[in-house]
Amino acid sequence: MANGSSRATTLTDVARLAGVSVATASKALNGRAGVRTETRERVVDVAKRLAFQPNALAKSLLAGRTGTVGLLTSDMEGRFSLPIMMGVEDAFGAARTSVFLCDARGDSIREQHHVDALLSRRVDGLIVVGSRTEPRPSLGRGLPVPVVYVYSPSDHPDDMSLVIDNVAGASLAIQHLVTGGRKRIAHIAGDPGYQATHDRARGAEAALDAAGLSLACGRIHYGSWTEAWGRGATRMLLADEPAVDAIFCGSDQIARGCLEVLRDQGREIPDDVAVIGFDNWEVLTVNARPELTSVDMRLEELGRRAAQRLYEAIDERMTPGVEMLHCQIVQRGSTIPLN
Amino acid sequence: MANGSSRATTLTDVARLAGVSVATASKALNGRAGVRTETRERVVDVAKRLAFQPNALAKSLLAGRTGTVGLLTSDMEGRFSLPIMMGVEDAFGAARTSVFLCDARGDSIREQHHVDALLSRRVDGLIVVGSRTEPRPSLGRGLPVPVVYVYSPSDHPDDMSLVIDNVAGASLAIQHLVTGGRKRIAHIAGDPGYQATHDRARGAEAALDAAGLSLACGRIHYGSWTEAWGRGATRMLLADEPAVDAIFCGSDQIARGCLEVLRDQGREIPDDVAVIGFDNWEVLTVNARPELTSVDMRLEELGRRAAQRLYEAIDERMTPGVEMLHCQIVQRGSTIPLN
DNA sequence: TTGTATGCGTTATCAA
DNA sequence: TTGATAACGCATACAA
Repeated sequence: MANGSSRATTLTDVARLAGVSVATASKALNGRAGVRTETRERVVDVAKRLAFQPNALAKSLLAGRTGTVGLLTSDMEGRFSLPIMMGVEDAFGAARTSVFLCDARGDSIREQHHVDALLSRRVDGLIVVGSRTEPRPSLGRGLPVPVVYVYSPSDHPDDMSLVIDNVAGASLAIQHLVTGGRKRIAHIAGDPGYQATHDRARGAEAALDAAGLSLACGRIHYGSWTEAWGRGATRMLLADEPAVDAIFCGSDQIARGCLEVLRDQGREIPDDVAVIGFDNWEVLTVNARPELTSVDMRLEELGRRAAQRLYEAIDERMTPGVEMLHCQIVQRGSTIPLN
Repeated sequence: MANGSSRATTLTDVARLAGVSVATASKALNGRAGVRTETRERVVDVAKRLAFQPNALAKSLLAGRTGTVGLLTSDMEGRFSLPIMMGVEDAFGAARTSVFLCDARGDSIREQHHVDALLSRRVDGLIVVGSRTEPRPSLGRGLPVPVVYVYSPSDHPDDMSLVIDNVAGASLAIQHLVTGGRKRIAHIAGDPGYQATHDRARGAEAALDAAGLSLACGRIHYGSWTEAWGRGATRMLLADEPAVDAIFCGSDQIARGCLEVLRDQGREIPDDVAVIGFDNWEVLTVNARPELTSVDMRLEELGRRAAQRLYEAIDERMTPGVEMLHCQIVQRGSTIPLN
């Protein structure tokens, strides 16, 4: 019985060996009433001995449900889709629902292929994960299964979308710094070609405003999502406004670059300058010196929520519109309060 | 026709609307001979109009093949499993085969659940991705489908395993440094609890030996897979052997720490000291200052190869044993040759 | 060229 | 308590 050489056992095999009909065997194994205990035990026993696994295809064909969902992503890094997938598995219960993961690699043709393949496999629902916060083209509303858009909302208001509240997340970051006693707070933003960049900038400004503070340096610095930009911007910042005592960075990569230059220039962190990032990407935050405080987007929770929404929609309870999830601060060494 | 509200169209629907029998409709859509052109066109037309997607469940039930594979991982980061999955999708052709991704989270109970679920879904094969190079327990040879173990080999010689040649990869790294004219080469290794650590150390020593060199500092430094360890080890190294002119690090994280301390102590990279990492994890290598040369494990290729092996095995052509893939150097700014 | 009938593996209904 | 049978959606062998 080497791998692949043996046909999978069917209910018929079990029934025959147990000396009953398939109907009885089915009832016995599914715990349905109306089967003698002794018979049930015999059937169960045989099933176990043959390592019988009921054919989910046949079941699904009959039930009209497969217990599978498609997760459509375009994020090669897996930075977003994997935590989200964990959340999905979690919420559904790994045993009951399996996830098809498909990567469209940013190509809409390939995406359509995947959608077709998933639909023909009769997934119960689709989760579409984007890697940018700008709205993405809807898959349309003619699909035979519900769809939840995650991270990137759909551009159609009748779809269900689940997104991160970047504005509030950035406000949280600023509030965290303000609570720590910081007065001269600067913001190094990411790529201005991203909506997330502007949302975070907006959130930062609003929170500063609310705290009666204004931006150190008078303006926000826009650049890219790289450490190199973090380094360059920090140098500029220190030249323009040497008295800066806190920096909110638009991403953890930027923050890493920022930390490096601050250290190079002899600033103590967090005593002289506090630094906070965004994303809470552990390989970056935990390895930083000192460890980097960051805004966590709670992607797993996002995945769990998506699974919930999908589950409800499968049961015909759609909740169209965009739902926002809030972020949370994960505090580490780069922002110990002054006091 | 909102999401989820409409039943999927079946071949029967198409046949009825086209005014033919299901058999004729089937033949027409599958390009089988024996159907009048005019009829075929009518059927195809109707199918298109109804957005008909043949039910893969029914097809599979009949064919005994599902065109799906299960990818079993235990690597939450996705550092390994995602590139491997890309390779798999690639090799199979995204349209023909879909991948169930399951994360066991290092728990063997959960793993068994996933295996059961996948088998009951009648996947055509299983790919088991580990995150360490030590052999892992075999799923056994009684399974009705072929299994390929990737990155972590199975502990049973009759299984098919696909692994990285860490020994040769480390040798490559050393050769790269030697070719660049380096004479006093040190190695900062990772966590001694990992077999990969010792394999890489062995490969490094062999290559040094072959080049007639010996380890700068006389010994290998073992620690952990962190930047902090990279920093600490580099400090020790520079104290013990200030003349070191190249450092091979057991991982990119270690290398990042190493680079940082070298810069802190005023060493020019790569002029004074060349540094090479292992993993080629882009978020780390490309953002480093200077950008980090690293050993790439070609995980996508590993995935493609796994898909191939699986595909062959599904067609009853098993190739048991452990196959090794070689690594390759990706050169960046941290190792420009001296000359 | 077209249609009818059968089977894939399962569950549910109903008759025995 | 058990078993025969009809679905589920499709492809195919065979009859018309």
